[in-house]
Amino acid sequence: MKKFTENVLKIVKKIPVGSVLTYAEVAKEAGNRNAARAVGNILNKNFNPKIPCHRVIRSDGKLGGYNRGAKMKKSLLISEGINII
DNA sequence: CATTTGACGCCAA
DNA sequence: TTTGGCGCCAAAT
Repeated sequence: MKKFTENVLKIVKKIPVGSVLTYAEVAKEAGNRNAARAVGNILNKNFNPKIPCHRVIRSDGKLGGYNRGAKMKKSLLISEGINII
């Protein structure tokens, strides 16, 4: 019952369409400022169809990864009108 | 239980 | 500015 993990999933699930959050932001909101890495790990191993994990990107402006493929993630972001740096 | 892995982030050179 | 290295955390093996 890791609060952090639960929070991460909940936060990502609450991301509105057309919006994106960075792993660092999610981690910070979840309660751990330096757990950006853990956030990615959680999403990767605990993929849920209800969670738009493709809306979580890196702080560098890069997309990061995606369990369904980086291309898929990129396509999804573009489809939602998110401009990629 | 200890070690390794992994969708990251920041600092120093 | 770009690259390399280190730190950080949670889950899997």
